[in-house]
Amino acid sequence: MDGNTKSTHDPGGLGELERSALHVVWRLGRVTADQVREELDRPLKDSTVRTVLRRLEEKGYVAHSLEDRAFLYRPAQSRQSVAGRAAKRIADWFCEGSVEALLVGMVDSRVLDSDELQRIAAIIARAQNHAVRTKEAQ
Amino acid sequence: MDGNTKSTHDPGGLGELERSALHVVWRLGRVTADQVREELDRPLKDSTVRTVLRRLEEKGYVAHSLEDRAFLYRPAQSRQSVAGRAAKRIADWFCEGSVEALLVGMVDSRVLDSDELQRIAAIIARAQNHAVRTKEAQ
DNA sequence: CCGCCTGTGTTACAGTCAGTAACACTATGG
DNA sequence: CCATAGTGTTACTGACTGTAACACAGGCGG
Repeated sequence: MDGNTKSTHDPGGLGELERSALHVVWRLGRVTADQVREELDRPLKDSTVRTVLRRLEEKGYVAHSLEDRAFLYRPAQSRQSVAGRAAKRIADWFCEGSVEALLVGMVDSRVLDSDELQRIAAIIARAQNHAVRTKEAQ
Repeated sequence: MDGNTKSTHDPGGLGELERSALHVVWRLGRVTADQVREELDRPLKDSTVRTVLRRLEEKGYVAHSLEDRAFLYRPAQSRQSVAGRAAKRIADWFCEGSVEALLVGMVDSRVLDSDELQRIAAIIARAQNHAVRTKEAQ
C-alpha cells in the first residue's frame, strides 16, 4: 500500500455535518461555535461543533477571530465561490475540464432545461453588463 | 458512534482510481478488466482492477455481461449523465437546489465567462431545437 | 485570594470508504 | 488430467468524518 497515491479523496470534500455547519456560517455571517450548535438540528456536544468548525477552517472554508475572548467564525469563501469551484471540479473530472460539456450534460440529464438555460444566461449577461457599466461610470 | 448518521460521505462518490477506471470504460466502450488495467497508468494487479470494476458496478456506473466466458464491462451511465447529476448535487448542497444560483456562482468565481455562457446556451438551444424538429419530422 | 464558569486546546475512538492485493475456486482446452 | 485463464471472496491499511471526553486558562463573584 505505498500510500503515495495522493489524497485518494476529493480534496476539500466535505462531510454532511461539515456542510450543515458551513451553511449556518454562511447564513448568519458571524457566529460562535455555540450558535452554530443551536442552529443545527442534531443534538451535538459543544466540542463536536468546535471540532467541525476547526476542520472547516483548516480546509479554508471559514476563518475566525477573537472577539471579546471568544471565537467568532465567519465565511472565508462565498457560497457562490465554493459552488462554482465544485462545479469546475466536476467538469474536470467528467468533462475533461470543459464547462460547455458539463452544461450539455446537465441539459442532457434533465437537470437543466434548455429554455431555462437561455433565460439564465440572459439574466446573467444583463447583470454582468450592468455591473460593468456601473463600475465604468464611477 | 451510533453509526446511523447516514453515509457521512458523498453518496455515489468516486475515488480517483474509480474515476480513472470509469473513464477507460467510457473511452473504450466494452472492455475486460485486463484491458482496463493496461489502460491505467498505474501498475496494478489484476485483482485490484477487478475489485474496482465490481465496486463501480455496485454503484451503478458500469454493467457487465459474459462474453465468451469472460466479463465484458460497459458503461451503465453516460459521462454526460454522471456529470449532470454530479452538478445537480452541487446545486443541492450549496445553492439550495437552484441550478441558476450554481451558474451564477460559476460566473462569479470565473469558472465560466458570461459571454461564453450565452454562446453555449445558444448552441445548446439550437441543438435541442434541431433534435426536436428532427424527431417530429419522423 | 480562590474556586467557578466559560470558553479553548488536545486527543481519541469508531465507522465507512477507497486502494490494493492475496488466495481460493472452476471450467476448458490440450 | 493438468495447466491456464478467468472469476469469487476476503482482508488489510490509511484517510476522512462524526462524535465526544478531558484538560487547561483566565476573569469574576464571594
